[in-house]
Amino acid sequence: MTGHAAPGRKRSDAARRAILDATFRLLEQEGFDRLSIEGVASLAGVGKTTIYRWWPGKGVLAVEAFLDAVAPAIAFPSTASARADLLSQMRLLAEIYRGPTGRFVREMIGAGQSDPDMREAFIEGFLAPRREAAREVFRRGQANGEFRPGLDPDVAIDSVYGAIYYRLLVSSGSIDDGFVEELGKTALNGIALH
Amino acid sequence: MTGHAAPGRKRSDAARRAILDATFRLLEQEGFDRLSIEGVASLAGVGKTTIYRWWPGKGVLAVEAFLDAVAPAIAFPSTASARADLLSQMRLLAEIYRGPTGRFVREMIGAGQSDPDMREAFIEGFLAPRREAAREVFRRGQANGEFRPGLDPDVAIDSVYGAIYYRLLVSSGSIDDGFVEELGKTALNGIALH
Amino acid sequence: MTGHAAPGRKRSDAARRAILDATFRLLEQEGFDRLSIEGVASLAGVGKTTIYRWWPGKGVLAVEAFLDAVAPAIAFPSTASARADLLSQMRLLAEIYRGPTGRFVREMIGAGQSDPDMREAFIEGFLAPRREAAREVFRRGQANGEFRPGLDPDVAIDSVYGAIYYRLLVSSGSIDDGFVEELGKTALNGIALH
Amino acid sequence: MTGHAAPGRKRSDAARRAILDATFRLLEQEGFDRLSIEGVASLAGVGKTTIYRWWPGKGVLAVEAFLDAVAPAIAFPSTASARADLLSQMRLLAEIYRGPTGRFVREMIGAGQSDPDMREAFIEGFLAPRREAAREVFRRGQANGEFRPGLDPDVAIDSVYGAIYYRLLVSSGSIDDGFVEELGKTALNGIALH
DNA sequence: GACTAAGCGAGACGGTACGTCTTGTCTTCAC
DNA sequence: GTGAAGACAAGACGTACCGTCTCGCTTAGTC
Repeated sequence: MTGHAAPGRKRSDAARRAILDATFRLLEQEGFDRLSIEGVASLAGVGKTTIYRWWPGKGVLAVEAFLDAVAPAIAFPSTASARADLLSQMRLLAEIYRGPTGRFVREMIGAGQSDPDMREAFIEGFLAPRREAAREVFRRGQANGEFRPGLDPDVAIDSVYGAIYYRLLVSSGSIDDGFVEELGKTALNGIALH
Repeated sequence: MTGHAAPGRKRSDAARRAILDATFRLLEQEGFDRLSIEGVASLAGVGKTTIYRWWPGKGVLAVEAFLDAVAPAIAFPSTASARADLLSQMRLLAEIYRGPTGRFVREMIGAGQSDPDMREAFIEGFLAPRREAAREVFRRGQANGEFRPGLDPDVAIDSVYGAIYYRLLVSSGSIDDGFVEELGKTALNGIALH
Repeated sequence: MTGHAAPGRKRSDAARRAILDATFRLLEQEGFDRLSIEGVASLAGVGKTTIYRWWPGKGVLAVEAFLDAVAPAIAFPSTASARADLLSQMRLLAEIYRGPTGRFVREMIGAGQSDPDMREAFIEGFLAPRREAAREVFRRGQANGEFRPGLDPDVAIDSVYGAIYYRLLVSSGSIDDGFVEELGKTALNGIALH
Repeated sequence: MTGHAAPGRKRSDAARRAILDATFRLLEQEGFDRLSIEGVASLAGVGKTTIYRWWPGKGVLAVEAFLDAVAPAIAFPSTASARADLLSQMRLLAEIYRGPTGRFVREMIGAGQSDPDMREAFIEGFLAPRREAAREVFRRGQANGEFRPGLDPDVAIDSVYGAIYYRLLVSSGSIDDGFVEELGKTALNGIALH
């Protein structure tokens, strides 16, 4: 036990809320690149110090605002067939990434390349849980004999989801239903003929 | 035809060289994020105007400096077996991305998410040629019966290379030899038992 | 009498002491300009509120800390001759102002120009008593026939001490013994030949 | 000869004017203490950098704006009698210091106590020329036998003008005509009966 | 040989945002 | 009710770059 209660004024939840809301609004309207701490403070009616007190920079702040506003949703269904579950996860992800969330994810992975804290926060808060759900499906598929037993789950997941993120970030190809079906066939059945 | 030669002083190749060299030096030492036109101009002993005259911004400038300094190398071998060629391409890419080039590629794909010109320049100048080489191998594999005939080459390539870029950009997993071998098996043979 | 004893906790003398001591330490080390309530609170181990509860601002606080630490000393001697007493007051003041106290006085008169409370506090606490002592000597000199009877004491004092403060605040000339002797001659005997 | 003309864009006189004018306006309306570089930049429609490029800080800037706006005026008359000239200088100074200029001078001497550059600039630009004029009168007075020959001019001037500045800065006494006349008598004829 | 472009270095300019500092107020808990 | 702790809104600090705009100076054709 630490024993003593912390002295001093409590953190203001109103300020926290105002900051996250303002951040998300600006993220939506201007994009991450044009987001500024100054802008957030001004829109939230908050001192800059208050932001710097609780967040290390605009990267992590943006991630938290995004998670706060968007993440709650998005849960994966689970049925008897691992193969079907995997495909339905892929379809859901593709659908989401075609919408506004896709832009946020692009921007956050992008900006994360030069902001380790942000990268960490985004992986931890957004990608890791989804990856864990996928890994779960994959393990189930191996257990019930649907998937090859010898494969490394992480590599298999990279192969399936990597393709989606690659399209999102790099390739100009769209992430439409056709692509997802095709990817399902390719990844599940393999490229080599025999 | 315009017919007439343009009047006025010719573009200085010395300035061009100095700018590209300075840009690459700063890119190496400071990273893309901390790169600034001001810094390049100062290090190159060049006016800022000269940079803005020929490049639209630091994004495209960095891409050109990178291509100028690094890209010339990196060519893929070609043998009788498409499968072997694909694996050797993957191994080569993995090796390169483990080294300093990996950081440049990460930074450029990252920054490209909020700079369309840069994204375009990087894809055009760096990724597209490599993708074309991979597509070539894939088509050969389909032609000589090594690879499944029905597959969309682009999707197949996304599945293989997407996994590598996913590791580079997002996952904390390293892109070591074991990963590449495993990825080869997974992607070529498929995930589903059949 | 209000009858009732004041309720609540008594003012902490320890806090008062810690605040005045910390203020004076910072005044010595950093100068008035760089003094901050924040710094005082931190060095004294005291909440800012406690300072604001008892002092209107850093100006008055600094004056009180200065008076608390320095003022007790400095008393003027008194002999039979008003002329001698006046000169000895001038010499004493000059000596003090050549030392560290000179800097405090400079800073306080300076800062007082944009802080009326501080100005008031410094005059009341430091300058007025000394001026009164001088006025006393002057009156004695008029009474015993050493000084001209018609003169306004305040103007006479301004003429003598004003010169010293002028040197302190404005002129780059030093306030050395030679200056004081010369000033004595000039002020006492006058500038005009007859 | 340096030979080469300075390269680069010339300093903008429009910006210089706008800055000085804005500074003086704010100085008048808000006082030196509440003057801020930010405020000047905003009112002048100028980047902060432009101010920092040419002035070391708000102190020196304020002095220059003051000199630019106010100083041109104020010249001393010169007649046959040094005594009369001295008195007329004193009266003129007193009159000016009773007006708005008095506040500027108070603030500048005050702030100069913690800003050496500003102090230097104000003495150099404002006080020194006036002191030189006074010294000139005094020397003339000594030369033509009006004033005591043995006196140090600087000390004599300190004694006369010091009293005025002392009233301005410290004493609450007003600098009215009565005071000036009285000061004239006291300083010129001396305090001691003799 | 003069004229007319355009390129070039230098660097001033109006801005935006940075991350820090301090102000004076408010809130909480301990005494 | 006092006091230590510390959060809060506000706003200025001085710095770094942005992208644009003069400058005066080289080049190169074109007349």
